[in-house]
Amino acid sequence: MPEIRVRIAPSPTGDPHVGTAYMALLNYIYARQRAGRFILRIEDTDRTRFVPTSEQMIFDSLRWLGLQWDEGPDVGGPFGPYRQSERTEIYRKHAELLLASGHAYRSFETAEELDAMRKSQLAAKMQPRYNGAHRELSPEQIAAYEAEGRPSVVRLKVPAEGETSFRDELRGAVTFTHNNVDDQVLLKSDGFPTYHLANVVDDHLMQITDVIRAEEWISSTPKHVLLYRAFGWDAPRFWHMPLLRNLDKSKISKRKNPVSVIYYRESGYLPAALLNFLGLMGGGMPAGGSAEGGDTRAKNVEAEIFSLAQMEEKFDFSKISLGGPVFDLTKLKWLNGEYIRRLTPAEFLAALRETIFSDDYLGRIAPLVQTRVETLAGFGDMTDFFFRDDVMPTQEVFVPKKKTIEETIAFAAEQLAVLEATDFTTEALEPALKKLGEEKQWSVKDNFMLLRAIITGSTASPPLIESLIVFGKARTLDRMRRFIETQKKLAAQKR
RNA sequence: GGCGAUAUGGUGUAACUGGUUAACACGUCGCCCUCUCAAGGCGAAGAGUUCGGGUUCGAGCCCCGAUAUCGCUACCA
Repeated sequence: MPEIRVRIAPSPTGDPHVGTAYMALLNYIYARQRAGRFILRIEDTDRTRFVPTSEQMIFDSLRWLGLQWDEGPDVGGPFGPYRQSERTEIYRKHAELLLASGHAYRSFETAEELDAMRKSQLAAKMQPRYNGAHRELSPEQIAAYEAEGRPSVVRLKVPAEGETSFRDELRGAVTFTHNNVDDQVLLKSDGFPTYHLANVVDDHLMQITDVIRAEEWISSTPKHVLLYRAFGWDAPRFWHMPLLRNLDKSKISKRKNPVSVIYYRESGYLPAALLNFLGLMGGGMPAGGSAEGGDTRAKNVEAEIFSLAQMEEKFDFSKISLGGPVFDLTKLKWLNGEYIRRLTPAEFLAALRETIFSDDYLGRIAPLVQTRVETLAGFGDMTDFFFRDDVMPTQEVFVPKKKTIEETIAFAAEQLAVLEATDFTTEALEPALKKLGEEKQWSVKDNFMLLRAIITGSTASPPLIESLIVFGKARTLDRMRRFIETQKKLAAQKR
């Protein structure tokens, strides 16, 4: 039996996602249960969505949760580099291999041409697929295109006939007919691989035995299986885990739920509680039924509460339930409360001092109010919003005099978009917000006051931009989103 | 639209894998405790297992069909 090796492969495109934490937990447990290795690989092949600070945040978040990897970009390992942007030469060579063996081909269409093709197919009610125009280009035609200096991509040559099946360890055989599998781009015109190529090549080279990933990958798995075959490699086992959902059952999204692990850390969730909650998602742990040997509530509650070590001991992958579990913040909060109550007073104090009352946090807040308070206790009056789970201003507070409620909510959404796209620094934030105000004809005063009301719940606060920076991007964005969603709902109810 | 996956109270899960009135937790409601609010204790409502057929003495568990939901359908992952 070869050593079990699993991996998570997050993309550094933003804040670390709870879905990534969920997959990390599952992979971690799987590895620990089998004396295997848990690998972290950074999939940074999409240059357009790359966020430089993201990678470090992924490291920090996973470590905060206690899910340490055995191999990865920052800890090394025998199969590095573990950052895909540092492996482009490997992918290029493998693409050449496929080209040479006839399993792939060069395709010279531009993005615009492909886009036009897709649109006309859609208009004709056809399936939007690559039409295979360059599947059988002659060497002369290829040379001609190259002479033109036309960029190309490498595509997978999916057999026209037949079907591809694979075994999903949780669901059994899954089959796709080839006419439903597109000639996937493997190597982009910028020389970077797509997920599909990089993923298969790396999983093979890194000797991954079990691919435990989210369900959204099921429909691209046939492409991966075809790639393994084209290379003459054995495919790993595939485990597709259910997708975390919003309360309305749609795939979990930031609009409807806080999804940044940073948010949970900065809002004062305990890592053990978040982990425990994630472990509850999708079954796997023997919770749910009544506890053995007793039926008091206290006893039954115990079954819902378990540590990472207990998960390693008891988590059963064959028991995973396949329905997409709703990430229910209400239950997470209850669970977190359970964990807080179990702390000794000294531990509770320590937890406070390490998080929302850390010297670092207080030290950044204090200068914002020093000139504004007359007593030390005034600090509390001035800064309460930094320490609160949520605030919600009333309409009288947040709607400017000459604006309607609808206009105000719409503008808040614009502010949110700007905040999302902007670095949280004074130099970046202030001009970005002012620019938005000018474009939308909102005075600086109304503009900033609205934001102030949303974040602080009040019309009086320490300086706004500086406060936002200290409060943090993750919590700021979430507070904005919660505000917008809540106000939209209220407005809809009134109608 | 096409393809795939999934389906147990509002939510997360249980149900010895065909065998008594479908269980536990969260949430909700009520009562107790209490200066308040939590916590805690006690209790209640809430699903007949998406729907329709079948197989069987017996089905949430098996079969067939339908429906709904979710995912994929990018030179994103």
